Amino acid sequence: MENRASQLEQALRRAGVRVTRQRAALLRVIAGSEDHPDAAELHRRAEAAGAGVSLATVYRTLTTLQTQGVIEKLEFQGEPARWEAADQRHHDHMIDVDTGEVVEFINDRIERLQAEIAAEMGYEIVHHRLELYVRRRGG
Amino acid sequence: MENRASQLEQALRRAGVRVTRQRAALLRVIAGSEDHPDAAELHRRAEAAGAGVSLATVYRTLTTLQTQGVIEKLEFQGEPARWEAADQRHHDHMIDVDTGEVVEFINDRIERLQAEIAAEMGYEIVHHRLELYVRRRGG
DNA sequence: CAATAGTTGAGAATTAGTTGCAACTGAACG
DNA sequence: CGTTCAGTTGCAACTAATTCTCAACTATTG
Repeated sequence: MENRASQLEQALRRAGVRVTRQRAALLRVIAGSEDHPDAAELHRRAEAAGAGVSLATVYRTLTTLQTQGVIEKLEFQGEPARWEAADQRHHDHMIDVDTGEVVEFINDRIERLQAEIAAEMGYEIVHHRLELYVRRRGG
Repeated sequence: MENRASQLEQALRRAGVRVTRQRAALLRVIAGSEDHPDAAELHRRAEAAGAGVSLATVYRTLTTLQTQGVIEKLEFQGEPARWEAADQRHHDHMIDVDTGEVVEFINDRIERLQAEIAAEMGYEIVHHRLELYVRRRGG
């Protein structure tokens, strides 16, 4: 965690982005989060970790980190945006409608099909969003 | 259009939902719309048609009609929610990132794959969202 | 037509996120 | 190391989209 966060700090510095106390703190919080927290939750965690960071700065920093490609924004239906570290392979999301839990999955056949469909209609995909809102079977 | 709107009025009445002047007006506007307007745009169109309908009522009515299964809500990234008549087959959406244009498409293989993926992980799909953000090829 | 439960309009409230601005502070420079 | 200054921060005010409150209506049922 600590490690990953400092790697990212270096990357930011190289990109000419200042690594402030607040940004470093948020990088640590994000690198240490396995789930998909929203801005308010990240703010809470940063505060809990003793970082003095305002909510406005959390929002600004998230945008900055997204621009730098360090994190990705998830906008599920009707809830505040959530964020995840971007250091993984591309994947899609499955949201348990009963618990709110988010599960990630990858499927190359779906990826390929999407590209085919777009191509057939004369388009190329810039990005996509696939979300399965699901419920556990045989509860 | 007129026709479709009155069919829907009947359906609402049968479901125990009052058909007020405002709801009837919105049904007509929606039945007559081929695109994917948001609440503000529907309000504008209703006003243009001479219906006195407040924006609050537009929002309330949209929720009501969605509950009745008459319309569907589309939430694309970062823009206000849009709405479409639900009288069609299920389909997904392709959004041209340059023009904002929305194209609908259907693909059974993708639908089946989604169900398989969910099943493999012990879930069943309640609903899903697939959006391809695309750009015209060879501009 | 009266009764009444559901609906409406107007505006206040809420939610999620953004912005203006004065006070700060990384990082480069000397 | 201390200075410099463009980039960053906190706070409070703002915005956009949507929801809520409540008194005044109005479709439907009897």
